[in-house]
Amino acid sequence: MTAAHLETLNDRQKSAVVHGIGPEGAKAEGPLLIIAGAGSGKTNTLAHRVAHLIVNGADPRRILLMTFSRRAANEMARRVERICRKVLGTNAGVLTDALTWAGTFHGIGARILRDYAYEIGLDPGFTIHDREDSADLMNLIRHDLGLSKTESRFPTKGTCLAIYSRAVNSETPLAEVLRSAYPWCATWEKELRDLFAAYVEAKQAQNVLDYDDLLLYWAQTVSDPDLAADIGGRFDHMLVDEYQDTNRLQSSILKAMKPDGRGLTVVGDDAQSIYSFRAATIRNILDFPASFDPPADIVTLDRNYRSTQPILAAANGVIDLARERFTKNLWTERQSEDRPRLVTVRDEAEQANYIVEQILENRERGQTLKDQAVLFRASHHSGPLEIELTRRNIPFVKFGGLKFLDAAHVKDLLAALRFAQNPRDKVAGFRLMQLLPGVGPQTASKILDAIATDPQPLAALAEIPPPPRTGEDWGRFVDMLNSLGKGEAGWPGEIEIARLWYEPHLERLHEDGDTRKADLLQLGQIASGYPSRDRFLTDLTLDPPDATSDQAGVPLLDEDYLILSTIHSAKGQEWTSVFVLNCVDGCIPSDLAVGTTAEIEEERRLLYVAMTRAKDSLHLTIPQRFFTHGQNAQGDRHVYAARTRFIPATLLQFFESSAWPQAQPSSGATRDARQIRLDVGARMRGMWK
DNA sequence: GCGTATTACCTTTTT
DNA sequence: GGTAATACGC
Repeated sequence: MTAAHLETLNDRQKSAVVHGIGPEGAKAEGPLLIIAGAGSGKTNTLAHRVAHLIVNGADPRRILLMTFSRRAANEMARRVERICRKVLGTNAGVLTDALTWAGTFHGIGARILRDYAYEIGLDPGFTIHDREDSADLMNLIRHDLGLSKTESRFPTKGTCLAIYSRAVNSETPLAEVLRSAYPWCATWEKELRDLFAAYVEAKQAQNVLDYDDLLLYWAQTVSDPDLAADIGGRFDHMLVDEYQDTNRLQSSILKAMKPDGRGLTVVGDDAQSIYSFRAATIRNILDFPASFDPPADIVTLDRNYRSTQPILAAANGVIDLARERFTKNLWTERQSEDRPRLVTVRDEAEQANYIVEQILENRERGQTLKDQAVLFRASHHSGPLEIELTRRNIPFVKFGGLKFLDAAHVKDLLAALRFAQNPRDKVAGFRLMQLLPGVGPQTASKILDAIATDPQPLAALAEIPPPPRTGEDWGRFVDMLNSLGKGEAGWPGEIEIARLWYEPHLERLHEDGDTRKADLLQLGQIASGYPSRDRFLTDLTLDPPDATSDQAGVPLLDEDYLILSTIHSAKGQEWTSVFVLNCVDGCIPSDLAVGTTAEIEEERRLLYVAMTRAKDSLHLTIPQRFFTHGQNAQGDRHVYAARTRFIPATLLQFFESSAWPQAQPSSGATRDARQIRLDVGARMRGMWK
């Protein structure tokens, strides 16, 4: 007999959902690994498992659900509620609202660390540095240690941070990290070690944590058996999504919290592992079963409900050529006559034209813009397409790449709030003070050092003599900070105070002050949705708004818009029609990622992830010519690109190959004639590749 | 010591 | 089309 809410599931999904949950209720049974291929109903299965736990009496407050992004966590919570409501009726909301421990590893980590701050000697008022802030702090120390003036060039701040981060997240000694991932920096091992030591000290002195610290401090906390038992004991069930993209530090945390694996469920697909640059390792998922005694049970979901058979055949073909395979091929019952298309175009501009035309045709046939997505390897690949979309008035939202928060003026305003929140935060203070005319790095640094030791740094700021040449601006600056520090304006009134202070500086420093002002108003809007400054700053750092749009303002929710996304950001999503840009060597695989076999294999999985996002229609485009960067607007330095190595001739049978634009008989323009000749050439070459 | 101009070099993916 | 180090005038 099957409960009503499980009827829509297939047998495998059902066994994953009910594992360890017997008629006597939701006990925490042994560990479970769910290998869930692309489109196999993974999210749905996990949501059903959570719902099934709740329906069978598990306490939702004692369920920990960790996903890869906040977006995924929210989506999961919504589904759980919908499923629970089928069984429990409208009362279900009370239970599912209690599912408060749902979020990313980093977000959950921040919460736990604030809860246990006093026990581990941490000030619970810590602020969190995003990647850019961390790099800035690394840079300050890099200068302090005199590493910016070395004979041969010392690694840049970003590289230093990347090395540090990898060492931490992979739990690997520095020498080993340098040898395997950053061989060109190996001569700097001693200097890097000193730099990292000073970096850690600086973070502690300033009461800031970076992304890595959220995991690292958490892991350290649960390495104490008593604290581990305490924290682990708060949860009866722990479920982790996208387990193939977790790193060693994350798996250490899980094992410390649940040493015997009871109540632990992880879900993932090794074929979709695409985050090794963040030190994710597929060993986590592969070694999961054997790391418990008795070992974890495994359920494999290999029926795909998303894509048509021809799309799946092509995607299977691509992943079949991978060096190592752990999961089986996916299968589907969704028949179709249409093979995915492999379209050769002249250059990126034609690629943009082609895609826009296809998208508009699809819309004529009844697909909304939101049913369609354009995916690419690197954020800047969509540049020409964005221009074309803007020109033709097609609204779009772009995921991945540069964030709203990365804009200089937005960071400036946030720095004011952050510095008021935590006046020991040197990165925020350093940035902020240099906005004042007459204050540069030297002055800013001296002032920060002078006030850092004072228990009331903001009060101390008012006492010190104003730097020369700051004039009226110094007083206004101090007043603004003290007003924020006292919190007298309340939230979100404080952001207004900061904005009014900042606007004159904005106008002085930036030509395009008006468009930037609009951004700051928008930031104010976002801010008003948060209960406090503290929550605003934390949540914004851990969960930045991940979409940017070239349209003015945020597109309204009921508006139709096209999705542009990096492949990484497209994880877990699906669309009726998918277009993948730049399927050429140098883009996929990125020419920056062809150093090692492992890197190339990950790029192959990236293409696989992109292809498996498509439900009914999939287009891969291949521009033949690339204009290289670093030249003036009229320059025509370019390279000829070849089809991606992940689709060799043996796989062409899975695709419908064509060139675009097709010959147009009535068109007499010489420019068109030139295009046609190029396209035929492409087809001829294509026959033999 | 600040602010601006000029040079050289690099250019991915994200919590 | 951006950052980071350096040069030079104020």
